[in-house]
Amino acid sequence: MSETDPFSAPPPRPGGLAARAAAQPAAGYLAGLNPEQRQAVEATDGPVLVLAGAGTGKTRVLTTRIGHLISTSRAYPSQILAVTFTNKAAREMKERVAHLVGPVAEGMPWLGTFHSISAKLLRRHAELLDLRSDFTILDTDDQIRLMKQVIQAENIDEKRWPGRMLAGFIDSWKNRGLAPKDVPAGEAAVFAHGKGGKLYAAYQERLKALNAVDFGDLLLHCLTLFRDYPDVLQTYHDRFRYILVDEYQDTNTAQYLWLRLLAQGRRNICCVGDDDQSIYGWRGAEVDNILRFEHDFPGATVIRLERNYRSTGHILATASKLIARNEGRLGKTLRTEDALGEKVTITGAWDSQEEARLISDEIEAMQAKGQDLGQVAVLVRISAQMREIEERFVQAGVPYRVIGGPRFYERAEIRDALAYLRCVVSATDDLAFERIVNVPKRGLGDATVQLLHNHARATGFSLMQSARAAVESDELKPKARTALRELVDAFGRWSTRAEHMPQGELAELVLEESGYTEMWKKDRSADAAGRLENLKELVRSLDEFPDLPSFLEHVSLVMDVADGEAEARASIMTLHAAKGLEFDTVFLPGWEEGLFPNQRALDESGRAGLEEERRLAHVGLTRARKKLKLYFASNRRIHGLWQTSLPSRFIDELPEEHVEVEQAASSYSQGGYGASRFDRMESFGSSYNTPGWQRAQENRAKNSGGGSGFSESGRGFGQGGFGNSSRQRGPLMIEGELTAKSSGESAYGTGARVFHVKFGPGSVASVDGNKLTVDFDKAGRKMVLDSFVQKAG
DNA sequence: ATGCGGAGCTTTTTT
DNA sequence: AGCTCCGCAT
Repeated sequence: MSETDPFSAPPPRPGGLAARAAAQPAAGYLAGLNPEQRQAVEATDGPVLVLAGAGTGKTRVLTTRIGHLISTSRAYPSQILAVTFTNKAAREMKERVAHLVGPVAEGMPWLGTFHSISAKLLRRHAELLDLRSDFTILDTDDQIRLMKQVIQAENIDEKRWPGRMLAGFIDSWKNRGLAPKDVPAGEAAVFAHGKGGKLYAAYQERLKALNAVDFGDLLLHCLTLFRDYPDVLQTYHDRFRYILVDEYQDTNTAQYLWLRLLAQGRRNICCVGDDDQSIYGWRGAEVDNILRFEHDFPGATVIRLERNYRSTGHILATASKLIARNEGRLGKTLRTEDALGEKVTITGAWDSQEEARLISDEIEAMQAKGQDLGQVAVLVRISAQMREIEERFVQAGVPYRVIGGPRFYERAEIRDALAYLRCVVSATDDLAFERIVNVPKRGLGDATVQLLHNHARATGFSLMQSARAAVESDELKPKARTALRELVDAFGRWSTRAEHMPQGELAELVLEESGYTEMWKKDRSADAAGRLENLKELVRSLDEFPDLPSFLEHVSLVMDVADGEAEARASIMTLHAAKGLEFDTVFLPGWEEGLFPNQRALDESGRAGLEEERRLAHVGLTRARKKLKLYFASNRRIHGLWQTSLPSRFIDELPEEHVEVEQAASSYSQGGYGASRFDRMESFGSSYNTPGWQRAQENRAKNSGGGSGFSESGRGFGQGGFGNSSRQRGPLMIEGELTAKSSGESAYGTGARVFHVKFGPGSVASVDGNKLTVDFDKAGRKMVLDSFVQKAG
């Protein structure tokens, strides 16, 4: 940045008159923009919709706009609300703004995802929503477990009405901004013979009792907050002078309402999006939000960014032609000043294995020419396509990486480890406690957990507190009692040490002493080593945070671990995961009817589904800068069965003058374009005696046996601090409040006759808080918890 | 309490 | 075909 850089000026004064003195003659940061981009940056006031086609410099506009607002003193960084969908997008935007305006950008506390900003708002105003500000944020797993409990409590057949199905319904209601009371009766009735609404309400009750929210709640509770407390909303109207929204086409109804409430104040809202890249309809995104923008914000300025800076001519023309088939769109015409470049190629393969081989051959050739494989991507419609491609890459020695896949923080071992840490931090985190109470196995099964639950319900204690109480009584069998006591004592110990110990070290201690790492070391399965490696990685990343609670907040929202080095490896990912990325060379396998467009999308959403699939195709095509290669296979194994397939209709929709049909090297079919260009494919279809089929069979036989060479061996786990065996068993000290005095004195006096489910009738010999010593008629003297006895009567 | 085997599913994915 | 979940048997 030069010394004339406007951003290096001292923090601007909002509303300063000088600032309003418009258009400093082309401030440096405006210079590189084309006229539309510049307009999008400078149209600061009032509602603005920027329709930014693929590769038209959307992010640049957004970041420059933020810079512009700051440098012209229209707003302090802290007065700008900038919302994205993913943490990655937020991170990138933060970096780019920082690059533009310098350290001032660190004061952009309101740049983040819908969810993280919502969480921040909720923590501030938790008490208004009947939450404590240290509420936990549940992930999908927790959610479903909770749903199951709710379903069980209602005595509904879990088989017919599974938890994940209810989770789906509730999620979609939340996506639409509907609280239990708002769900239309007809819709609430579709689940479990009319119980849907009731279950939703019950689930929300459970969440409240746990001081927890799920992802949908983050948004939903904000809506409640804004609507029920206008004064609170007003403070945010005052604060947020400007609102910016990225990927507006992906907003769902709840997010739309959230934005609308916040934008009501000053109406300075700028949404950037591309209706042609809306590919998340299936999870509640409403393309309508973008199509309706002008209606919702009368007088809105609409700016189209149509100059593409990414792809060469043939590629862009191909993508444009395809997307033009869609009816529900605002319409943009992308143009480029780039050369035509190479034509887009379409290659038919006999089967998916040949397809994979063609791709790997091509990449090997590129590798041989010294091209950067980091600039190569294979984009598939469904994850299941990845396997064959990976197998082939392994075989051919093509270095690759899979993007997406199971996320680090979603892996079982990581979630277990986190559950331990959550229990250390909070003795009231029941979900976490339940998750690890018997992991590793310590003989604390359903019976024990059930008992703790009963006690917890009766007393209002958490499970951990109940456990503390239970080990002081004779409720449990000696074995279970000892095991539980060890666990409870251990947590007491860890919580104490947590105060003085770096969290990484603490985590190691906890994982070691709990026997958790031991469990995986004993595990003989192939992925055990990887899991230990992951745990090690977790401990490492822990140290990057100031303390344990802030780490836990981070993981519940930012389920995302920075995707390290951009090595020279080809990327394999789904089309969805590819949105927002670009590569010099893009391979698009699997362009077949049924797979892409996906049959299920068609069945479920009809024409809208087809259009979304087409947008997905468009996203795929526009990821490529220079080289774009499409493939389809005539035979593909789906759910283990070989099925013949026809080329995708999308292939027929591509402009002939920009594409080129390649013959697979091994192809035995002749003939080029016919009336339908892929008539030639018929020569494959019917016969199972073709060489290709036989080859396919052979390959299949060959491949089915051998182990894949994936797992790199020698991932030792010994050297680290985790190592060795002997669990030190320090003095078992237990913190105070073992017997919670909060519950007051027991309702039973000495001499009272009581009945216990397990021990039968007896007389109370003495009372100590909520613990009773009872002389049972049959079982003799036992210490029991008062919540487990009834007045004998 | 645990471990095995059968049954049922299986697009896309963020937070 | 392959994975996960559930129920049953040990």
